[in-house]
Amino acid sequence: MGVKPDKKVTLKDIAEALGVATSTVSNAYNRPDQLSPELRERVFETARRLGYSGPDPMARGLRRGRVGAIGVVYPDRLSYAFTDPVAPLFIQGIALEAEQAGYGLLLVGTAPDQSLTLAATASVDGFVVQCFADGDPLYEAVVGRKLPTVLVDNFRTAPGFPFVTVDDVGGARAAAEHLLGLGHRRLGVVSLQLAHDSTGGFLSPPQQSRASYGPTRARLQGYRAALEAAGLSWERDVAVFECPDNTPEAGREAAEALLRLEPRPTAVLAMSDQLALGVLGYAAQQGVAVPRELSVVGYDDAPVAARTSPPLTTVRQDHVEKGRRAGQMLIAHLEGREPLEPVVLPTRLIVRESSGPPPRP
Amino acid sequence: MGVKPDKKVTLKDIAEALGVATSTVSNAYNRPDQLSPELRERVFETARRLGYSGPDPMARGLRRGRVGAIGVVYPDRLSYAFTDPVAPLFIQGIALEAEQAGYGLLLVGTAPDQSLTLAATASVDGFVVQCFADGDPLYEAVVGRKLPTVLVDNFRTAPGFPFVTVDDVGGARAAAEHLLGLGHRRLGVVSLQLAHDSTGGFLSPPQQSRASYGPTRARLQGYRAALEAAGLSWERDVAVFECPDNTPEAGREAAEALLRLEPRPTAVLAMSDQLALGVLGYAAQQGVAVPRELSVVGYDDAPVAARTSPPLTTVRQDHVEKGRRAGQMLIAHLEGREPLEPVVLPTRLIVRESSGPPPRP
DNA sequence: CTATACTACTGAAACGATTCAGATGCGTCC
DNA sequence: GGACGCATCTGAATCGTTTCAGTAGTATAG
Repeated sequence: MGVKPDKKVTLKDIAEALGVATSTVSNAYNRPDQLSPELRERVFETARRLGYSGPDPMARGLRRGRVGAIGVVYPDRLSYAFTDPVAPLFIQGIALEAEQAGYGLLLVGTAPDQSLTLAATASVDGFVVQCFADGDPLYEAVVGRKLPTVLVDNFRTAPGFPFVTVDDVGGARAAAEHLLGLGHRRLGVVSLQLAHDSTGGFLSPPQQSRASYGPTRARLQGYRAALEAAGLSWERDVAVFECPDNTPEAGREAAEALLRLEPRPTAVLAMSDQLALGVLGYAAQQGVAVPRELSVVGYDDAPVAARTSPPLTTVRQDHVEKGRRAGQMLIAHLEGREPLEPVVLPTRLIVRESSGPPPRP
Repeated sequence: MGVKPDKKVTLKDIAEALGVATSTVSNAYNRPDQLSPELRERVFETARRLGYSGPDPMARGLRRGRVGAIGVVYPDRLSYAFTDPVAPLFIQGIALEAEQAGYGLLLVGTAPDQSLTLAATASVDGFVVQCFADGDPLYEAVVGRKLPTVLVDNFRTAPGFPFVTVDDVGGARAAAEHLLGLGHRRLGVVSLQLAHDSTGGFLSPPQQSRASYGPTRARLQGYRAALEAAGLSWERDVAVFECPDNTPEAGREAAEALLRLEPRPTAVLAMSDQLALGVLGYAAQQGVAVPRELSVVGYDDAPVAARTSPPLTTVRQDHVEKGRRAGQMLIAHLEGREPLEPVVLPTRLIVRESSGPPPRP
């Protein structure tokens, strides 16, 4: 017997089939204590027979005011999130908490054109938002939803939002101090984007101060603090090259530009391991020995950092933990529990083999 | 002036504020051609003023019958998806198509306890489903939803579902032929799980035939075909060790078990690069030289495979493409376009340095 | 024997939108 | 001047649930 070209089976259908009220059927699914076990069993049985797979999620969501999903907003095209080795770690952290509490994860990024639509139309109970550049329209779209939201890595936090962030100033500072301690006096910085639409290239200090991405701003600040504490001049002794993407290719181009400088930096501070990877690649290709002729320090301690050649000195941050904390905060909020305190996670310098003393002059 | 402790602003509120019908306000958002531009502008203006951020996604979803999200079902705990280097690539592929078409991605996995709930209550327009073991309750939950669904890597395809799959038989066969061609006559197989609840260990041929995960079954079949074509005996010349997880740790344990065998296999076929990683790790730790004393072949060609030491010989499959195809199929279906043909993607052996001739006896 | 307390179930009002068949007014055309 | 077309806006039905205040009916207590 053919399962009919099913229009759509609803609560009502199975209520009618049993001659009970729809509310009773609803209760069978949501409040077992409101029915006799026998009736409940009969409800499920008819449901199975009619091919009803439980209450419609949207109708239920509408009525209840919650859908059981948390939105993860990635401030760029979503597919880019997976070319980055650390974004998945962050998402994994959120996933750990979400699955624990029975939430699904709705990933939303900026679509090629209709930038804001996605975040505005996502059926979710709350958002975890990665750092935005100031004035990103996505930010408005998300905040406009007035849903519980946790901000991550976003230093200019909107007041009232719980947030999770990382001691990027300290991490960057430690990285720079490490190099300075080894004797380096001329540095190159391979920077992440300062603003959403910037196209990359060398940056003058006034331009740098316009950094609107939180982590970028913080790391620049950390590098600079270390430098000035060591009595060097940020303007004179450091060249900053901004990369338009967080990819090894962009890092490679930055390396090319920095190594052409006269006098040449003896060490490079990269704001991510992805970028550092590109620097190492370019150095290898040009026959520049690392760390003998050039020291390289990354950021993130992505899994790949331990496997580069030479293994990369970098600043570790715990991306999974970052995701977990964000997830915990949001879920606590969603479940109406005591709000969690904002968190600043630590960073730690991991010294491997890509950094060493500068070459003798 | 305080933004009031906003109850919740609805279409109706802004309709009332303007003295027009709610349908008109709705049209302002959905059918610009149904209003005068001036009124439309006034609608948006009042919306802004009252803090209304557009139609409620759930209500809209209920009425329209679509929410603009596609569900990605992972047949295990969601957080595991991100410990695997290839799952994110697959998701990236789906994301590429989804963002293009304006869909969000709802990730659902099995929750620790309430296994099926998530898939049953996910607000999505359709599903992309990774391979299931036969009889996985998640499968019922998904299929029960009667939503457009694309099956991936699932060899026992439910009739009528479009699917994307990979030539795993061919890939596995090529891997085994490669080793046999080098002269190996005694092999170890490090297998992925056969069934959802299996705990691992050595497998007899009858047990192997019970493999219910599609890719596992296909790869075993491919290995075996190569072996028998070369005139060897699957029962006598091959030991199969099943890993309960797809992790390097599990691979390491498999390696330990296989290398204790007498006579010892001269080569190992691992069903994933993750597992192969563990084998390489164990070999290195035990001082077993690869490939001089032991050849290792992986599967997937994960990015890490090129960076192991020695670089891993493996079978490449294009995970991103797999995701893209699945996404395309589902979206075509959702948009009511011509259904796409099922796809079988190719695999290709990538020979690197972890495989070589067997040691002289 | 009446008051109280459960248990098991019902009815109808939300939830917040979309949709579609009109209604209204106005200019045009022959 | 009547028919027609067009642009603009309205009303009411509908999407599939959940929820909440009841209604019986039976059991327990006083």
